[in-house]
Amino acid sequence: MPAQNRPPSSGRSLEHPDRAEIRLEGVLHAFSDPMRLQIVRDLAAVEGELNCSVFDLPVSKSTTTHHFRVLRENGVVRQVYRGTAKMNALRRDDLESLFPGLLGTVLEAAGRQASRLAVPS
Amino acid sequence: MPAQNRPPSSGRSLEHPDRAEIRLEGVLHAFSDPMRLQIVRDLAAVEGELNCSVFDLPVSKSTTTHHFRVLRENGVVRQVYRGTAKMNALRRDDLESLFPGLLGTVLEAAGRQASRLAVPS
DNA sequence: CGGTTCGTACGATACTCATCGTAGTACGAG
DNA sequence: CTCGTACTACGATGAGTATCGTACGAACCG
Repeated sequence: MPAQNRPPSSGRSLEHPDRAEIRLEGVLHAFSDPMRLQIVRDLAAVEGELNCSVFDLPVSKSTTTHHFRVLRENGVVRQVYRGTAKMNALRRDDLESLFPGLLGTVLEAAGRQASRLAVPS
Repeated sequence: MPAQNRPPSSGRSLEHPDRAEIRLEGVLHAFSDPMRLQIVRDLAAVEGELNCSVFDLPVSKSTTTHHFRVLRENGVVRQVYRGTAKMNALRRDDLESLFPGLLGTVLEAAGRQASRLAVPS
């Protein structure tokens, strides 16, 4: 039985805020941690969803779980179990509809700052 | 001696980060508190600078001072003493140069959310 | 079944932060 | 010089959070 024909989530379910429950302050707070901003940038760099474990963060597994939960509870990412893996995807549509352009400008700002700091010059 | 002929700041000086020292995470963190977001919105609504005391925040004066300091230390506002008053102005140029469009999208997002929450419909 | 991998839950710790009240300083007006 | 206004500094407090290690659970592979 091919994996892609099974139900996407095999049991465990995660709490996600509705679109209407997402708060700007919460989203900004989620973005304001370097670790989480990095996660969001990585997630934005690909189109689909990413396994939790592809992120190479300089913190322990527990801490990584914590940061993903903050992102989820503030409506930034959607998480779903797929076998033993937990897939993560940005909630692009919800964010764009609530706060047009915000994700884009933040990502661009993060990119600019990364370039700026990378070149001591 | 007319007040407007004296130097703008009469002695006390405040610490401000250079443009190059402003960090995106810090700016986002400064924005992520409802009280501070309100201050930024009020400040953006006028062109010039605003006295601290025109803000009618539902917190004590000590707390207000604290929030203004966070905004200043993260490079969001420029503060200067003018007599007994402390004037506040957004650092529009610095923010725009570092993170183009960010201030605008955040302000628009805040406006949208305010309208959305005001109408329970 | 047993083992492996991936992620969670829980408890602990140390740090940050939003808030307050009180006391103090700087400035301008009288 | 004295008073009032505007804001700060300091200390306290309660809540949140970033971090960890260890122990557990759920799914897959033999």
